[in-house]
Amino acid sequence: MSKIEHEQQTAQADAAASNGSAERPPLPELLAVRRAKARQLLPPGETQFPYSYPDTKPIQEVHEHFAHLAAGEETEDLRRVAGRLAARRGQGKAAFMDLVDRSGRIQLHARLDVLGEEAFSRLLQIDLGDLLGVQGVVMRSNRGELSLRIDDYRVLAKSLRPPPDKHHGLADVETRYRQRELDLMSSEETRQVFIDRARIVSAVRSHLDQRGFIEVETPVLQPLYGGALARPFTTHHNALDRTLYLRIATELYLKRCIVGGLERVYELGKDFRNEGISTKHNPEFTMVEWYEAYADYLHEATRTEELVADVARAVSYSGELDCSSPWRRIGFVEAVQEASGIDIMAHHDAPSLAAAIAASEAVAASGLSIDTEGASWPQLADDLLSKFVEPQLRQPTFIIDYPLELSPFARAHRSKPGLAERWEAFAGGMEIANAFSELNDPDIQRERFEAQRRLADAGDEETQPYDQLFLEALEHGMPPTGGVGLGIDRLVMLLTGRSTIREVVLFPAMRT
RNA sequence: GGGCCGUUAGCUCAAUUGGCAGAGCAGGGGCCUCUUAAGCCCAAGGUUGUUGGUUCGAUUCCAACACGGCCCA
Repeated sequence: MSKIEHEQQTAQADAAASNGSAERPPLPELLAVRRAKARQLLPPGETQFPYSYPDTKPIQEVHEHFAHLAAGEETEDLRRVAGRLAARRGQGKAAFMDLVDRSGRIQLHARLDVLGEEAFSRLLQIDLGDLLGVQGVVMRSNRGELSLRIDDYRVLAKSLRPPPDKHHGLADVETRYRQRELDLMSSEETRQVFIDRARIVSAVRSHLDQRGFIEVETPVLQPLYGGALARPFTTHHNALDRTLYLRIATELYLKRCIVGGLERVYELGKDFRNEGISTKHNPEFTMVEWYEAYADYLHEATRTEELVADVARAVSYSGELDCSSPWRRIGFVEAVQEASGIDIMAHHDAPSLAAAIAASEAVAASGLSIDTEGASWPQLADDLLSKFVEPQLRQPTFIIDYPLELSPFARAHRSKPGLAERWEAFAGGMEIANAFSELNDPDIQRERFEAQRRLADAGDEETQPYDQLFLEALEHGMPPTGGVGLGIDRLVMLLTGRSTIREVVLFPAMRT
């Protein structure tokens, strides 16, 4: 066997295993019955998989247009709708059914005297879960339910497998994530989350578009990763015979666009980080980063406040977060001191800070532990913030002016020694955005890369690789620039009230 | 990585101090022309996550593993 054939077979075996296709339990009777019924019930000359069903209206539109109809009132208006059969209530010579499309649910009323013997009995035997197109007159039942009295219908696609429980839907969270199609078809709430997600993404784009930003697309496959402190996924380009990395951020390429004179750019897309999975982390996630020439980090704080408020309006957000400007702003050093009693700038090296942590009554009283063993000063400072401050930040808050050592791409603070012009935004107890006055002095940037290299040599696995092409770009002159990275998944979590990222990612990463 | 919890019919859930595993819905056969978790009658549906162990007997007790959830790292 050639090497390529072997690789292909291995890949196929992996794919089969990861789909679980080899071990799916069959549903022999249920499938066979549905298959047989489908064939039996097909009128002569019809296919159970027609190519189209034109001239339908969204169900919600029918509801809106006939909202005024009184109970028992009938019209002569014909409407066509299409969707999935969700419920059926037989009556012998009449029946009610519920049809669901992306916009809502509507009741269908089938009557023997309208449809005739054959069409009526065929309709009654259509399986729950089948896709159905119907045409009928609009009426409201005596009990007040808007309905279509069917005078014509067509099976649009056969469902061979039974749908989830018509009332309870899918309760097993594992199945909801692994077979999201079943979750979507049975839960209007789930559908709404992903509709809201789309509106959020769309609102972010339009907010930036309206302010003179252009959307750009930079490489996902990168010869060198950078722009964040994270471990990358590694892959291989066969023709070039070289290692490539899936991007962990878009930062460095976007700044090269700024050097090139595009002045206001953004990119909204997937980043990949080869790290743990948690309620706040998926290995691939969506981020928007924007960069703006001639602006600094405080200008970007205001822009971020406005953008988030605008996006919240776009989904009619009515939760507990107050997104209106200005958000609370507190210094990194002050926030840590307030929460832990430790002045990190007064203990500006690892042994001294470790000693201060060990001596802190607030730390001891909190029951939280900080692992000081072998930790660098920046790691300790970051740990203090993420353990003592971050979980308390429910309302939108900017933590501003980070220690310089934590921020290899941010400019030194114009007036506060040892700090960088950087903020992170928090809400709902988690980080949602990160911004700098971007470092544009190539010589200082070179020193920062060299410092990162020293950390890597000392065993730190999350460091910035030395990026010569980026340095050369800076040497051509980058204007003063403000840049922001905003996590879309987390923003969606906040605005849809979900507590785990898996609820806002259609197909989250799962084992096997 | 650690701790705790979970995994039973297609779906939603019961039950077992260790002794033939039960409902509702869905599916099958009937009845029913304003129902909406429709209703009524009948029949069917199970390797109780996997592999071992203890036991006369394990779905139940024990161990390991797999997958998932929550909390911690």
